[in-house]
Amino acid sequence: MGRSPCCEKTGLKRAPWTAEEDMTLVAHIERHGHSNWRALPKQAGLLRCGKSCRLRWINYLRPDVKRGNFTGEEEDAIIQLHSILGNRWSMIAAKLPGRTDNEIKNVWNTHLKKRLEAASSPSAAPKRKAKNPVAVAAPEGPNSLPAPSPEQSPSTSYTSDEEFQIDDNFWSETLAMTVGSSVSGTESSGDPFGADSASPSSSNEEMDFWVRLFIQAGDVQSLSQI
DNA sequence: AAGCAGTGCAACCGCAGATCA
DNA sequence: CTGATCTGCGGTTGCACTGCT
Repeated sequence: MGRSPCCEKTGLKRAPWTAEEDMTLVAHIERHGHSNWRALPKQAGLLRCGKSCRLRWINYLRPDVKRGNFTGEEEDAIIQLHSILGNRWSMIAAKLPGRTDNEIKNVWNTHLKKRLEAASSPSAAPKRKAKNPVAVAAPEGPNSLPAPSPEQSPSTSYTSDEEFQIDDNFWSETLAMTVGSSVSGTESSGDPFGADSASPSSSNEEMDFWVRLFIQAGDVQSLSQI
């Protein structure tokens, strides 16, 4: 497995994307698709590397990507999913329609992680000087992400009242995936039962972990599968 | 009003798996 | 089968913005 040669750096832009670049990229993808990210910037006439184009498309330009504040439900879901999946942001993002792994990662690192730390040890809570302190203090309250400026968010609008729900079969899927992979021993360090994790190590503890999790989630169907 | 420090987000970097020739 | 290339992912960084002193 050779490492991919880093994209040609000379002459490539690394500044924030402009509206014009966004339009060029969107127009090219709408016309030709994005079967080859590496060749795309050249074909589209962009002075960007393929990775950069891909990231921009996935995180901001895709028509189905949501922009705006995370709801309390979404934040709770992220916390819950992170407790199961660890730092597998792409998998967490797959369960939050319209949200990207990068966005979820940012929210986790900037809000949720600190909030959980503060909750677990209130005395150690850092002094807050947030743009929107309400979001830090109250999980169910308004969210802290500022509404993006128009030129930064050319895609769909989003209201904080929008409902979020995890698929009914999510927990059973996750159980099959995570437990199955932990048996095969092929999981990465993000595995909740990985060697570097504080999660249960024996099968009994593991079972107990899932039982508690499904009870917490109210997922009787998955509970019965254990 | 100005300076400082903390916060949040967009973007980049580098690694690893998947795929292709 | 092997090596090269591409894609996707998670971690990290840079900087604009905000609020406090």
